[in-house]
Amino acid sequence: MQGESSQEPNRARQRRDGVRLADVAAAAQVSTPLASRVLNADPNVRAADETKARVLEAAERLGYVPNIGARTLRQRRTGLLGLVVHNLSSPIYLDLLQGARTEAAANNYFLVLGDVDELLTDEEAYRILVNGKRIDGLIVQGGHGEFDQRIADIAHALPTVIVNAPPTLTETVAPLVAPDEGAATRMLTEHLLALGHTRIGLISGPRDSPTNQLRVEGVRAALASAGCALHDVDTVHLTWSAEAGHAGLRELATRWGNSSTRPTALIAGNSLIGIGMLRAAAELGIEVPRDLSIAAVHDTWISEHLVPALTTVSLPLREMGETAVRLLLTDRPEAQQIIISDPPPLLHARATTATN
Amino acid sequence: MQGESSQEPNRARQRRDGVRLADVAAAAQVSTPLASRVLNADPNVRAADETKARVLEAAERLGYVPNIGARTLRQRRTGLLGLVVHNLSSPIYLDLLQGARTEAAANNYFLVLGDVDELLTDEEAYRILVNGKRIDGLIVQGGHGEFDQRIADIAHALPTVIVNAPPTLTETVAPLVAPDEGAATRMLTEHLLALGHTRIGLISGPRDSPTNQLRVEGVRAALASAGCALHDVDTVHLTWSAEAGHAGLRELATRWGNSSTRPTALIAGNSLIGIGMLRAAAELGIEVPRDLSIAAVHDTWISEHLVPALTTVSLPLREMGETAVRLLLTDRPEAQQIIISDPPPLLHARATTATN
DNA sequence: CTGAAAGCGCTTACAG
DNA sequence: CTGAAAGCGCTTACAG
Repeated sequence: MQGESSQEPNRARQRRDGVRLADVAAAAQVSTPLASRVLNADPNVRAADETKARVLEAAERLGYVPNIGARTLRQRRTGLLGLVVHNLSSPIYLDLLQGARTEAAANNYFLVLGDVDELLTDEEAYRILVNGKRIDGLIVQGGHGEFDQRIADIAHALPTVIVNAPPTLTETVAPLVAPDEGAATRMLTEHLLALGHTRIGLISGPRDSPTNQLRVEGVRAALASAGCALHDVDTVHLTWSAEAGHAGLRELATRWGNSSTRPTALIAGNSLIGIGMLRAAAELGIEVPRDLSIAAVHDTWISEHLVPALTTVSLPLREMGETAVRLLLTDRPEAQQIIISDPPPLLHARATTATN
Repeated sequence: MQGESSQEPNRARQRRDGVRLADVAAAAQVSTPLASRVLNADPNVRAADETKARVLEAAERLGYVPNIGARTLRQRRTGLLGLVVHNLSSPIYLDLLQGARTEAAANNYFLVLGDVDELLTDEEAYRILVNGKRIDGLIVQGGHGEFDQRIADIAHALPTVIVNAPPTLTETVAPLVAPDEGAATRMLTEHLLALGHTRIGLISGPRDSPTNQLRVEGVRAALASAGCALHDVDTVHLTWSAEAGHAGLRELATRWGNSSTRPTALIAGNSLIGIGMLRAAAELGIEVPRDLSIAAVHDTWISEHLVPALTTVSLPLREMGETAVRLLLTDRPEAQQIIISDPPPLLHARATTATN
């Protein structure tokens, strides 16, 4: 017993920690290159099926997993895609992230997480990620007017897809994957019109933001079809936050004063704004939906749990994430604008909207 | 002019796409190994400061970024950490993720995102991530009793840190980073006691879940200190969801019937449960906080926007993420239980709690 | 302490 | 079509 354990004879042999391709090849009695080709399903391989099977079996039996470092060094691809968004806490980007992650995983890619602000302002972060070739492609949240040039630089160095941004620099710089913003607000507006509302207002993000412009357009189009219009006095443009929704409704209430000629329904530029509006309504003694109907863009997990539950329209965010990854994995994607309209926006009629 | 462009003489020279360490060394007139050592701040280097400066300057000037594939192959480390959580939409994991991401970035590491269910049930995903050495370490959400063995396997193959799980398998398998659950509920309970409530109930997650047990213990301890107790009839244990909070309060209301001897305050095992309770209260005509105070574990972005705004206690999730990364980056972390108690839980007293 | 050499494990021109 | 050889770019024993 004593002599047996004193020498640890296996140690030297086990120095390298994993199973190498060469080990698989040896076990299957083929050359290393052939093993490589078989495992990578090279269509040019003409080896007998029996030989191929032996390679696959050996790989399976030995638990072979390619060394990613070696492969990366040789092929100059990392098997990683970067996803940089501005604000992960936003449910919007979470769904997008989930879609991207799933699609990436299905292709044996992994997703690396970045922060937009960091990438766009921190020189070091930029260099590591972009020049360092640590990722094979990048999905970046657009809509940062000020950083358009920076995104263009990135797209020049790395296959890049912009998601969920309005089509500004996109057409020339990188593909854009966006939802049909106009369809979403059109759908909300039509829902309100169908409930008998004829004067409909809007609280939304920055007036000049292209996303806002698309959403406003959708409202206008639907109203016009019904012979109605969107009045400036019924709209407030602040930011995309709950605080802005809160402030926005208070502003409208001030404008209304005691007048009885006011909108009976409001569209919220996004769900956060809608949430803030609900709170302001409670403070102001405006009962929703009796006194005012509210409907918001983007459905989130919280919508159905609010009191009253918020009527929303959901956009195909998951599919946007999937599409972005698919674009990145098919050669160098060309600059183009891809509006995901399948599935179309989906209305979730809940308790904040009622007949007028 | 014509002859000039016809040959593209620079092409061959530019075949390799990036600046290599050898290029930097040549520019600085030192050997490649020395350049490597200078750039990696090897303390054994005795070269003149002027020489070092020349190397650094050359690297800077040429925009040198190390080839990650080569480095990975050589050093057997990827510069990547995996983070697998069960449910990213949970605000809990988002904060944890942010903390981990920041700390990783500060150490030039990137975070790769995984899905717990996928990792624990999909053999392929497991092999790629764990055996494939695609990451240097893994942060995994614990608390999946059924998968304890699987997590133990992972921890055996890869430096692993378990986060936000109760201390079950942890002590022997991998370090655990957890919040002080008991302190959180103790704080909520003391807040309610201070408001004059003496009969306090609880709606929480699965009774046998260790997390739940810790939270219940905190409630009991605080109540005991005040000469009160937690009655079984005042507690409901379902799941950690908003739906459960909703069902839980309805269940309690049924138990209460018309009796006037019932709790004046309830603690929600987490924020989601609290949100569901608020909805049930609205349906049942229970006015919060007049008829019933509600206080929940975990603060999220939505808490302050609810109507009424939800009183919560926040746990140091960001710090947990940071700590998990730090553990992973300091050698092979030893199995131990790390309770993050600095900063301590923080009470956010809002509108769902009032004096009794 | 520093440099020349080796080698990490893979894939892929290249020659047969 | 397949195998022997080269080489991706780095770091690190090893020898000096």
